[in-house]
Amino acid sequence: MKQKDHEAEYRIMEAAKIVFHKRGYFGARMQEIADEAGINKAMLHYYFRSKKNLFEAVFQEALGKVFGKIMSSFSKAGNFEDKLSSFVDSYIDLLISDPYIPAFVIHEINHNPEGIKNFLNEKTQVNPQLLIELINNEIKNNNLKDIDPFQIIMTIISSAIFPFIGKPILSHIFNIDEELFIELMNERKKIIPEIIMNGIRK
Amino acid sequence: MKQKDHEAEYRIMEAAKIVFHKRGYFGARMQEIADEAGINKAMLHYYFRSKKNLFEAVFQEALGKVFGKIMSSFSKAGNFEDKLSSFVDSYIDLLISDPYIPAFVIHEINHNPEGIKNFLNEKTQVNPQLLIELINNEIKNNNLKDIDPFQIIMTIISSAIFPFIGKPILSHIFNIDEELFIELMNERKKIIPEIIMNGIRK
DNA sequence: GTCTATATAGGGATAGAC
DNA sequence: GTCTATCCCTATATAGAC
Repeated sequence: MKQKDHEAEYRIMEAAKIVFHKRGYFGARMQEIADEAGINKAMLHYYFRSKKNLFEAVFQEALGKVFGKIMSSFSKAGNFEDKLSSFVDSYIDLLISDPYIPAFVIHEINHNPEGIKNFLNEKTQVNPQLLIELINNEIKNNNLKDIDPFQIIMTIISSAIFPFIGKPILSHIFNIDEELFIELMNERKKIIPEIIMNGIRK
Repeated sequence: MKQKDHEAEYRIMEAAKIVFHKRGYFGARMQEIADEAGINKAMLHYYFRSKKNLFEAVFQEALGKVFGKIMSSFSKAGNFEDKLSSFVDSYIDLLISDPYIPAFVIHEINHNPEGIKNFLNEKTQVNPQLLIELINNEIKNNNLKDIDPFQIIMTIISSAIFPFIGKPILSHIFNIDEELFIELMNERKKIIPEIIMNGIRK
């Protein structure tokens, strides 16, 4: 009936994102995705051949988002502190708008570690070597303490991403509602670079 | 045949831990747990009535581990830096011996956020108020900068836990094998307190 | 392209012999 | 307590009408 072209496909993808993010691959039900999209279950198989196919479309989009922005901030102009601030700022913005992505990606990768290798090598250019060299240079120039760059990078990434992964637990323990959580994450944009730069500056 | 008492039950629990941690609740198969335990599938239902029951036994043990040690370090004697070091040290040790636990607990809580409330209130005494007051005191005494205690706590916890959650991705990107990973995590015991204390000390 | 009806398999759970 | 055989529901996937 509807000739609206990619409309159905788009709605299926949106619905699939919601359900897969919420339930994971094995917990997700094709019926729930169909309901969420407001269409029939058979349509899912018409547009995407199988559950696995549909999942992979959702998964790769999520992978692209988590890995896409990591390097770009650090290749911008400015000193190390500026780059760090720029990264944390844009990454937390990304996570505020798509808070489910890190937990989703990490869970699925943990359960299929081989699956990631193909994708990461092909599509996403995640080359930590440039970042490591950047930090090593700062150390050589006496701007930063002599700390293993891996440990510095790890601390930055952890501080930005983990609160979103642990959100349900943290919200409960600290009694934080949705609005306050976003406010706190926005504050973290300033606080993470502040703590870490003071922690590693020479 | 075997009258070895709790032997079978113990083996089932060990097998269930492995499989649930690896696959999550919905991904786990009773058959795989039985194989892993080296017994028959029917025995699982004899000892634990259902998959859900078995899962909950595994889940609650994991919850106890992640939340058990959080508060004890911070209520030890010594100044804030000592307490922080003691916490990071014992927590990373815990995660080195049970590296799968954080990802497991977080995933299951994300998929059943209501489930946690009963457990956390009853069994695990996680009261962040004491920790917040401890930090506020240090701020008042001019030992620490005036930073929201939540943000400090968040940075500590994130830095310690996240590397274990993101391990499969990180190992791949940074080309880290099992042995090196443990070495790096052991180094983190010194580096996290160092970076954070320098970052927040007045 | 969209729907209803149905085939098929997989996996949790139980019955019942030993 | 332990095993084999089997029940039965659920969920993916397809057939086929419109």
